[in-house]
Amino acid sequence: METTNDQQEHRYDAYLAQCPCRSLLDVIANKWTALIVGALLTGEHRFGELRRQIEGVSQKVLTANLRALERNGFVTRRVYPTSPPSVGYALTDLGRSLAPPLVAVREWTERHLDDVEAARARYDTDPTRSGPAGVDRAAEPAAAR
Amino acid sequence: METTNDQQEHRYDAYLAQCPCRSLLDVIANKWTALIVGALLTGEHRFGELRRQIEGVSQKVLTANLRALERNGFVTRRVYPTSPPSVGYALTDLGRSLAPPLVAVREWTERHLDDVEAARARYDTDPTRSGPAGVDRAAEPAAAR
DNA sequence: CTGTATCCTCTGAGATACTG
DNA sequence: CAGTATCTCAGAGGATACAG
Repeated sequence: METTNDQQEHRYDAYLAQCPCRSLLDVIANKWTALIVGALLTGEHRFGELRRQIEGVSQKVLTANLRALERNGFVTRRVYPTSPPSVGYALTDLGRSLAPPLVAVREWTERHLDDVEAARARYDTDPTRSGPAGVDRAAEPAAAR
Repeated sequence: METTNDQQEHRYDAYLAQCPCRSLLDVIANKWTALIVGALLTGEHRFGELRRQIEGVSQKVLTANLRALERNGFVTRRVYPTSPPSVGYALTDLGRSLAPPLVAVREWTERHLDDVEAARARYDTDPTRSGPAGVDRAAEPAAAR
């Protein structure tokens, strides 16, 4: 099925509603995906290690996301028949190729948080605006969600 | 320059549950954010243009995401007092700095969709697995809505 | 044309409890 | 330890109608 086409990168277009890469983008452009893939960059990790490293993630969410990453071919899941059963997760080649963009997004967040918070303060202080701003995933801290 | 041993880019850490950049990551690691910011890379666009370019986005979702982007300082919103009122959205400097990582993620998706679909087929065909795989945002197409 | 306001549905995600 | 199974809730997101 492989077409030896040089223009391979433009066979799909995420701006088209019916393009299957639209749903894939939804999987990848995800907070947990970015954190998990970034964590696995240092090598294979066990479930508990990931759970501890990615603070605040519930085991259910971590399991579900790891399963999805496994299904999409980003991570491998190895079960070791040790006395207390242990499971190791590691990036595949595909997952490793996905990591740099995701890490870049995460690092951008860490680096520009101050700028964003300043912008938010400016926006929220502006008297011409009153009501909340629609999709405000981070409007008010209001405790850890 | 800085004599502090703290590296500025590591003042925040998305792996800490209470770090405010965690919620910011949730805003940025988002399908619509990636598409909108990517679309605005070519310059200022009107609301309708974005709505048309980003196929399948409802006006409510587009409005909400643009508002959030505006609040976080990524885009500007200019209202032109034309006969039929028109509004132009454009990236700020901050938004422009965010664009490359997001575009990289989107392009990765378009480029590696074949690999991912092959992995999914492999996973779903594997007889040792039966049930669905947790967070399967793209398990079955089930018709494009 | 560019929104705003409802209604409604779906699901991501937390909390908790239980199993191999 | 590494899950799976429920229950529950908040919020993203679609459809529709209406307004400046």
